[in-house]
Amino acid sequence: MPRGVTKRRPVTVAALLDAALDLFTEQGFGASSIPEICARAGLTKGAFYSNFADKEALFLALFDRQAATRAARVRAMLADTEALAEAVRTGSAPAGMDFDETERRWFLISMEFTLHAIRRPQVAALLADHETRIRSELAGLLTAALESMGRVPLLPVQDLAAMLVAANEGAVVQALTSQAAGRGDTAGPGTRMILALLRQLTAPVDHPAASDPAPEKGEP
Amino acid sequence: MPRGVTKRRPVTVAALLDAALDLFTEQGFGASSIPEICARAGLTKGAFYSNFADKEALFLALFDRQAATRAARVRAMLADTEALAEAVRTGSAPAGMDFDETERRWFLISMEFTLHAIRRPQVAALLADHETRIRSELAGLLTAALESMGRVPLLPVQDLAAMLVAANEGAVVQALTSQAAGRGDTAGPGTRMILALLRQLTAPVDHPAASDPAPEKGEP
DNA sequence: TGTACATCAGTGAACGCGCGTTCACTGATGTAC
DNA sequence: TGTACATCAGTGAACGCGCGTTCACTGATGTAC
Repeated sequence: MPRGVTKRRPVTVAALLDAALDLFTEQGFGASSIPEICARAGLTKGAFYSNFADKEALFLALFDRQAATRAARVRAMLADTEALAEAVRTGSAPAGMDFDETERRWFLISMEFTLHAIRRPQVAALLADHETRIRSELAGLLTAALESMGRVPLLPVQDLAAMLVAANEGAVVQALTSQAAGRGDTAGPGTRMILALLRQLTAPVDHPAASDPAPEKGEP
Repeated sequence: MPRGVTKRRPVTVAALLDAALDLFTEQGFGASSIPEICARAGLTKGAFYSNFADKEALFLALFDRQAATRAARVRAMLADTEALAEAVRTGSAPAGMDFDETERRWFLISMEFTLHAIRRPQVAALLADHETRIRSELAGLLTAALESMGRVPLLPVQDLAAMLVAANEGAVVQALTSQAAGRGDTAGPGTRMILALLRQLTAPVDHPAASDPAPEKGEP
């Protein structure tokens, strides 16, 4: 039966996504043309149209891929509750939370994607779903992490999660801006502020004032 | 003396800025062409080039104008310390803090401008200056506001200001997204969360600075 | 104030370029036996 | 495994369009007296 499928496709698609990631972070979505993306990927324009309907479809695929990568990263960071607990105690950033090139790229892509989505209801729906999922997962992980740290949130975990995400975003944007302005020295709030927030918005579990079920400690 | 200056210019410039504001918020900076802006302003392309070197120069001028407008708005809101104090007490938004069309437009413009600036060091420097100024002014106003409310910040005012700005931005972005996705019903954290933050990150001025503050209840 | 003149600000046609998109073709990949 | 054939995935030339930019011109604005 004529059911020819190929292993060449995913390679091409990956090359296009990689090229797009480079160009979108360097110059932005709007400023990157399809011919440019193809050239960077070492392919012709036909290859592009053979895989995507247009630049927006590419962007969607790229966002999906990067969001998955990012989610894995965050998951890994929050899963290591010990490191996290220590970070809150000492005020230093846990591994995976530092502001590196990967983080930089992710923020550029996701900021631009958000902006793009706001103008296309259908894309916005996608993004909203993604964020809802992330937020609830984050809330879960956060609850677990706090429990194993012997702390309780002073406000709904969902709100706490939202606050931390917003704070992180704010810090990153500020870092990106002052970095671009050539003032990397202004280290800014950043991680420090997020940890402060986490400390202020939670409390040690000492007093059992709350009516919620008692949190339990970890066990071997 | 041949020093002909005209009162026609500012009118033309304003028309171009208005048109650009419309188009940039509707479709974004990258997707709006110069001819399009001119057409919307009811002018020819020559009028554009007679006033701006290119689209980026226009964007800069537009940002300046909008940032000034926005700053005045924020200033007015924070100056009314009574309304603010009541808002923190009752949990309802003070006038000027609601999420209206002006706010929406400002965020679209400033998000896009930030993204743009990150890629142009010179523009980034401008933006960084602007934000530094805003932040310090905000810190000052916040100090005054808290004082007249009988509260003290639990962390440096600058950090508190940064947190509030980040929280506000996060809330607006979320509102814009879910609004675009057609889920306005998901009212989201928004103002509520910001006020909660303000409550948690400050304390009544009763007791002298203890290092581990306990959450407080009602007030006189 | 009115008129003559100088300068300025916006007009509109013209241009070359690179974009997005299409499509007949061909080399690569997969299938049958 | 090897060969013959079918289908698929990427090639590269072609196209029309709208973009950014320039510039000689003209009507509007300002100045001198």
